[in-house]
Amino acid sequence: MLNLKQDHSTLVVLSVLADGPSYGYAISKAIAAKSEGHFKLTASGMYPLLTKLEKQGLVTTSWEEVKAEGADPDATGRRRKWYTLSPKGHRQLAKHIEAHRQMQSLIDAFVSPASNSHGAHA
Amino acid sequence: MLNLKQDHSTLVVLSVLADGPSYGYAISKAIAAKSEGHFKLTASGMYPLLTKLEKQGLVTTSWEEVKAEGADPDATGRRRKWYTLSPKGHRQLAKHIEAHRQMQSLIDAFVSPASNSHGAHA
DNA sequence: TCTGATATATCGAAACACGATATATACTTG
DNA sequence: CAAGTATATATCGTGTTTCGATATATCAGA
Repeated sequence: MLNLKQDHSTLVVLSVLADGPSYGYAISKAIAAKSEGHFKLTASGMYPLLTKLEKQGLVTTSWEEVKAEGADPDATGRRRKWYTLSPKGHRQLAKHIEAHRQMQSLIDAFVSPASNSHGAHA
Repeated sequence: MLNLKQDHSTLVVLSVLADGPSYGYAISKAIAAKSEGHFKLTASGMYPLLTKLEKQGLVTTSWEEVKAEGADPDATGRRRKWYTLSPKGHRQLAKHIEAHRQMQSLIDAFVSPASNSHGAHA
Protein backbone atom coordinates (compact mmCIF):
# COMPACT_ATOMS: atom_id res chain seq x y z
CA MET A 1 0.00 0.00 0.00
CA LEU A 2 1.65 3.19 -1.24
CA ASN A 3 0.65 6.60 0.04
CA LEU A 4 0.70 8.96 -2.91
CA LYS A 5 2.89 12.05 -2.82
CA GLN A 6 1.75 15.42 -4.13
CA ASP A 7 2.91 15.02 -7.73
CA HIS A 8 1.37 11.61 -8.17
CA SER A 9 -1.74 12.58 -6.23
CA THR A 10 -2.36 15.51 -8.53
CA LEU A 11 -1.84 13.42 -11.65
CA VAL A 12 -4.09 10.62 -10.44
CA VAL A 13 -6.88 12.86 -9.15
CA LEU A 14 -6.99 14.89 -12.37
CA SER A 15 -7.03 11.62 -14.32
CA VAL A 16 -9.98 10.31 -12.33
CA LEU A 17 -11.84 13.58 -12.89
CA ALA A 18 -11.14 13.30 -16.63
CA ASP A 19 -13.54 10.34 -16.59
CA GLY A 20 -16.28 12.60 -15.27
CA PRO A 21 -17.22 14.68 -12.22
CA SER A 22 -16.72 13.11 -8.81
CA TYR A 23 -16.28 14.01 -5.15
CA GLY A 24 -13.58 13.49 -2.54
CA TYR A 25 -14.71 10.28 -0.95
CA ALA A 26 -15.58 8.66 -4.31
CA ILE A 27 -12.25 9.74 -5.83
CA SER A 28 -10.44 8.16 -2.92
CA LYS A 29 -12.33 4.89 -3.47
CA ALA A 30 -11.80 5.07 -7.24
CA ILE A 31 -8.04 5.45 -6.75
CA ALA A 32 -7.91 2.45 -4.43
CA ALA A 33 -10.03 0.39 -6.83
CA LYS A 34 -8.25 1.34 -10.05
CA SER A 35 -4.84 0.68 -8.46
CA GLU A 36 -6.13 -2.64 -7.10
CA GLY A 37 -5.54 -1.47 -3.56
CA HIS A 38 -1.98 -0.29 -4.10
CA PHE A 39 -2.59 3.46 -3.96
CA LYS A 40 -4.05 5.19 -0.95
CA LEU A 41 -5.00 8.85 -0.82
CA THR A 42 -6.62 9.53 2.53
CA ALA A 43 -8.83 12.41 3.60
CA SER A 44 -5.92 14.42 4.97
CA GLY A 45 -4.26 14.29 1.57
CA MET A 46 -7.37 14.49 -0.56
CA TYR A 47 -9.22 17.54 0.73
CA PRO A 48 -6.30 19.98 0.87
CA LEU A 49 -5.37 18.84 -2.65
CA LEU A 50 -8.89 19.35 -4.01
CA THR A 51 -9.00 22.81 -2.40
CA LYS A 52 -5.70 23.61 -4.08
CA LEU A 53 -6.96 22.42 -7.48
CA GLU A 54 -10.04 24.58 -7.02
CA LYS A 55 -7.95 27.65 -6.16
CA GLN A 56 -5.84 27.01 -9.25
CA GLY A 57 -8.96 26.94 -11.40
CA LEU A 58 -8.36 23.36 -12.53
CA VAL A 59 -11.72 22.21 -11.21
CA THR A 60 -15.11 23.76 -10.60
CA THR A 61 -17.26 22.71 -7.67
CA SER A 62 -20.88 22.40 -6.58
CA TRP A 63 -22.62 21.10 -3.48
CA GLU A 64 -25.21 18.37 -3.53
CA GLU A 65 -27.60 17.53 -0.71
CA VAL A 66 -27.77 13.76 -0.38
CA LYS A 67 -31.11 13.00 1.22
CA ALA A 68 -32.22 9.62 2.48
CA GLU A 69 -35.21 8.08 0.69
CA GLY A 70 -38.42 9.18 2.30
CA ALA A 71 -36.54 11.55 4.59
CA ASP A 72 -38.02 14.75 5.92
CA PRO A 73 -37.76 17.22 2.99
CA ASP A 74 -36.72 19.88 5.48
CA ALA A 75 -33.88 17.79 6.92
CA THR A 76 -30.33 18.90 6.25
CA GLY A 77 -29.09 15.73 4.60
CA ARG A 78 -25.46 14.87 3.97
CA ARG A 79 -23.39 17.31 1.92
CA ARG A 80 -21.41 16.12 -1.06
CA LYS A 81 -19.03 18.41 -2.93
CA TRP A 82 -18.70 17.62 -6.62
CA TYR A 83 -15.58 18.43 -8.59
CA THR A 84 -15.61 18.91 -12.36
CA LEU A 85 -12.45 19.20 -14.44
CA SER A 86 -12.29 22.63 -16.12
CA PRO A 87 -10.82 23.26 -19.59
CA LYS A 88 -7.75 24.59 -17.80
CA GLY A 89 -7.71 21.41 -15.74
CA HIS A 90 -7.78 19.30 -18.91
CA ARG A 91 -4.81 21.21 -20.29
CA GLN A 92 -2.98 20.91 -16.96
CA LEU A 93 -3.61 17.16 -16.90
CA ALA A 94 -2.10 16.87 -20.39
CA LYS A 95 0.96 18.77 -19.16
CA HIS A 96 1.24 16.55 -16.09
CA ILE A 97 1.04 13.43 -18.23
CA GLU A 98 3.70 14.78 -20.56
CA ALA A 99 5.96 15.66 -17.64
CA HIS A 100 5.38 12.22 -16.15
CA ARG A 101 6.35 10.55 -19.42
CA GLN A 102 9.48 12.66 -19.70
CA MET A 103 10.45 11.77 -16.15
CA GLN A 104 9.89 8.11 -16.99
CA SER A 105 12.15 8.19 -20.02
CA LEU A 106 14.85 10.13 -18.16
CA ILE A 107 14.80 7.66 -15.27
CA ASP A 108 14.84 4.79 -17.76
CA ALA A 109 18.15 6.10 -19.09
CA PHE A 110 19.59 5.37 -15.64
CA VAL A 111 17.94 2.06 -14.86
CA SER A 112 17.84 0.43 -18.31
CA PRO A 113 20.13 -2.63 -18.56
CA ALA A 114 22.44 -1.01 -21.11
CA SER A 115 23.48 1.55 -18.51
CA ASN A 116 24.02 -0.94 -15.73
CA SER A 117 26.17 -3.66 -17.27
CA HIS A 118 28.57 -4.57 -14.48
CA GLY A 119 32.23 -3.85 -15.03
CA ALA A 120 31.61 -1.58 -17.96
CA HIS A 121 32.30 1.87 -16.63
CA ALA A 122 33.21 4.66 -18.99
CA MET B 1 15.58 21.51 -14.71
CA LEU B 2 14.00 19.10 -12.23
CA ASN B 3 15.24 18.77 -8.67
CA LEU B 4 15.10 15.12 -7.76
CA LYS B 5 13.08 13.97 -4.75
CA GLN B 6 14.34 11.38 -2.32
CA ASP B 7 12.92 8.30 -4.06
CA HIS B 8 14.25 9.28 -7.47
CA SER B 9 17.52 10.51 -6.02
CA THR B 10 18.14 7.16 -4.36
CA LEU B 11 17.30 5.22 -7.51
CA VAL B 12 19.48 7.39 -9.71
CA VAL B 13 22.47 7.51 -7.35
CA LEU B 14 22.45 3.74 -6.86
CA SER B 15 22.19 3.34 -10.65
CA VAL B 16 25.20 5.56 -11.22
CA LEU B 17 27.17 3.60 -8.61
CA ALA B 18 26.19 0.36 -10.36
CA ASP B 19 28.42 1.56 -13.22
CA GLY B 20 31.37 1.66 -10.83
CA PRO B 21 32.62 3.54 -7.74
CA SER B 22 32.32 7.29 -7.75
CA TYR B 23 32.17 10.26 -5.36
CA GLY B 24 29.63 12.97 -4.56
CA TYR B 25 30.70 15.68 -6.90
CA ALA B 26 31.24 13.29 -9.81
CA ILE B 27 27.88 11.58 -9.22
CA SER B 28 26.20 14.97 -9.31
CA LYS B 29 27.86 15.76 -12.65
CA ALA B 30 27.09 12.29 -14.00
CA ILE B 31 23.41 12.73 -13.19
CA ALA B 32 23.28 16.11 -14.92
CA ALA B 33 25.12 14.69 -17.95
CA LYS B 34 23.15 11.45 -18.29
CA SER B 35 19.84 13.32 -17.98
CA GLU B 36 21.04 15.89 -20.51
CA GLY B 37 20.77 18.65 -17.94
CA HIS B 38 17.26 17.82 -16.82
CA PHE B 39 18.08 16.36 -13.41
CA LYS B 40 19.82 18.29 -10.68
CA LEU B 41 20.98 16.83 -7.40
CA THR B 42 22.88 19.49 -5.52
CA ALA B 43 25.30 19.17 -2.62
CA SER B 44 22.57 19.70 -0.01
CA GLY B 45 20.67 16.75 -1.42
CA MET B 46 23.65 14.60 -2.35
CA TYR B 47 25.73 14.40 0.82
CA PRO B 48 22.94 13.65 3.28
CA LEU B 49 21.70 10.98 0.86
CA LEU B 50 25.13 9.38 0.52
CA THR B 51 25.53 9.39 4.30
CA LYS B 52 22.18 7.66 4.58
CA LEU B 53 23.13 5.03 2.00
CA GLU B 54 26.34 4.41 3.93
CA LYS B 55 24.46 4.00 7.23
CA GLN B 56 22.11 1.56 5.52
CA GLY B 57 25.08 -0.46 4.33
CA LEU B 58 24.21 0.00 0.66
CA VAL B 59 27.60 1.55 -0.10
CA THR B 60 31.10 1.29 1.31
CA THR B 61 33.40 4.30 1.42
CA SER B 62 37.04 5.27 1.31
CA TRP B 63 38.94 8.54 1.28
CA GLU B 64 41.39 9.58 -1.39
CA GLU B 65 43.89 12.38 -1.14
CA VAL B 66 43.91 14.26 -4.42
CA LYS B 67 47.33 15.95 -4.65
CA ALA B 68 48.33 18.48 -7.24
CA GLU B 69 51.16 17.46 -9.57
CA GLY B 70 54.51 18.41 -8.08
CA ALA B 71 52.84 19.51 -4.87
CA ASP B 72 54.54 19.39 -1.50
CA PRO B 73 54.29 15.71 -0.48
CA ASP B 74 53.50 16.89 3.07
CA ALA B 75 50.60 19.10 1.92
CA THR B 76 47.10 18.04 2.89
CA GLY B 77 45.64 17.92 -0.60
CA ARG B 78 41.95 17.82 -1.44
CA ARG B 79 39.88 15.01 0.06
CA ARG B 80 37.67 12.87 -2.14
CA LYS B 81 35.27 10.34 -0.64
CA TRP B 82 34.64 7.32 -2.88
CA TYR B 83 31.43 5.32 -2.73
CA THR B 84 31.22 1.70 -3.85
CA LEU B 85 27.95 -0.18 -4.20
CA SER B 86 27.85 -3.11 -1.76
CA PRO B 87 26.15 -6.46 -2.52
CA LYS B 88 23.29 -5.25 -0.33
CA GLY B 89 23.24 -2.05 -2.37
CA HIS B 90 22.98 -4.05 -5.60
CA ARG B 91 20.01 -5.96 -4.22
CA GLN B 92 18.42 -2.75 -2.98
CA LEU B 93 18.86 -1.16 -6.41
CA ALA B 94 17.08 -4.13 -7.99
CA LYS B 95 14.23 -3.65 -5.51
CA HIS B 96 14.06 0.07 -6.23
CA ILE B 97 13.93 -0.58 -9.95
CA GLU B 98 11.16 -3.12 -9.48
CA ALA B 99 9.20 -0.71 -7.25
CA HIS B 100 9.71 2.03 -9.83
CA ARG B 101 8.38 -0.18 -12.62
CA GLN B 102 5.36 -1.15 -10.57
CA MET B 103 4.65 2.48 -9.82
CA GLN B 104 4.94 3.23 -13.53
CA SER B 105 2.44 0.57 -14.52
CA LEU B 106 0.01 1.58 -11.79
CA ILE B 107 0.17 5.23 -12.83
CA ASP B 108 -0.20 4.18 -16.46
CA ALA B 109 -3.54 2.59 -15.58
CA PHE B 110 -4.73 6.11 -14.73
CA VAL B 111 -3.18 8.10 -17.54
CA SER B 112 -3.38 5.64 -20.44
CA PRO B 113 -5.74 6.81 -23.21
CA ALA B 114 -8.23 3.99 -22.60
CA SER B 115 -8.94 5.38 -19.16
CA ASN B 116 -9.27 8.97 -20.25
CA SER B 117 -11.52 8.89 -23.33
CA HIS B 118 -13.69 11.94 -22.89
CA GLY B 119 -17.39 11.40 -22.42
CA ALA B 120 -16.96 7.74 -21.64
CA HIS B 121 -17.55 7.54 -17.95
CA ALA B 122 -18.65 4.28 -16.47
C1' DT C 1 46.21 37.43 -7.89
C1' DC C 2 41.76 36.65 -8.81
C1' DT C 3 38.05 33.99 -10.67
C1' DG C 4 35.86 29.77 -11.41
C1' DA C 5 35.88 24.90 -10.77
C1' DT C 6 36.49 21.00 -7.65
C1' DA C 7 35.09 18.81 -3.26
C1' DT C 8 32.57 17.89 1.11
C1' DA C 9 29.36 19.21 4.60
C1' DT C 10 25.73 21.49 7.54
C1' DC C 11 22.01 24.92 8.66
C1' DG C 12 17.48 26.61 8.84
C1' DA C 13 13.13 28.24 6.93
C1' DA C 14 9.50 26.59 4.26
C1' DA C 15 6.86 23.03 2.36
C1' DC C 16 5.02 18.53 2.71
C1' DA C 17 3.18 14.06 4.72
C1' DC C 18 -0.02 11.68 7.31
C1' DG C 19 -2.13 9.66 11.40
C1' DA C 20 -5.30 11.47 14.63
C1' DT C 21 -9.13 14.04 15.56
C1' DA C 22 -13.69 16.41 14.83
C1' DT C 23 -18.34 16.57 13.05
C1' DA C 24 -22.43 14.82 10.98
C1' DT C 25 -25.49 11.80 8.27
C1' DA C 26 -26.91 7.11 6.37
C1' DC C 27 -27.18 2.24 6.31
C1' DT C 28 -27.32 -2.44 8.35
C1' DT C 29 -28.06 -5.90 11.52
C1' DG C 30 -29.23 -8.09 15.83
C1' DC D 1 -34.17 0.85 18.31
C1' DA D 2 -29.53 0.73 19.50
C1' DA D 3 -24.94 -0.14 18.08
C1' DG D 4 -21.66 -0.47 14.77
C1' DT D 5 -20.09 0.49 10.27
C1' DA D 6 -19.94 3.26 6.10
C1' DT D 7 -20.36 7.70 3.90
C1' DA D 8 -18.67 12.47 3.67
C1' DT D 9 -15.88 16.69 4.50
C1' DA D 10 -12.33 19.09 6.97
C1' DT D 11 -8.41 20.55 10.00
C1' DC D 12 -4.56 19.95 13.36
C1' DG D 13 -0.03 18.99 14.83
C1' DT D 14 4.07 16.43 14.72
C1' DG D 15 7.55 14.66 12.06
C1' DT D 16 9.97 14.55 7.76
C1' DT D 17 11.71 16.51 3.43
C1' DT D 18 13.39 20.03 0.62
C1' DC D 19 16.70 23.26 -1.08
C1' DG D 20 18.96 27.66 -1.25
C1' DA D 21 22.43 29.63 1.56
C1' DT D 22 26.44 29.22 3.99
C1' DA D 23 31.11 27.37 5.46
C1' DT D 24 35.59 25.51 4.46
C1' DA D 25 39.42 24.26 1.63
C1' DT D 26 42.11 23.02 -2.57
C1' DC D 27 43.12 23.30 -7.59
C1' DA D 28 43.48 25.30 -12.32
C1' DG D 29 43.81 28.86 -15.55
C1' DA D 30 43.88 33.75 -17.07
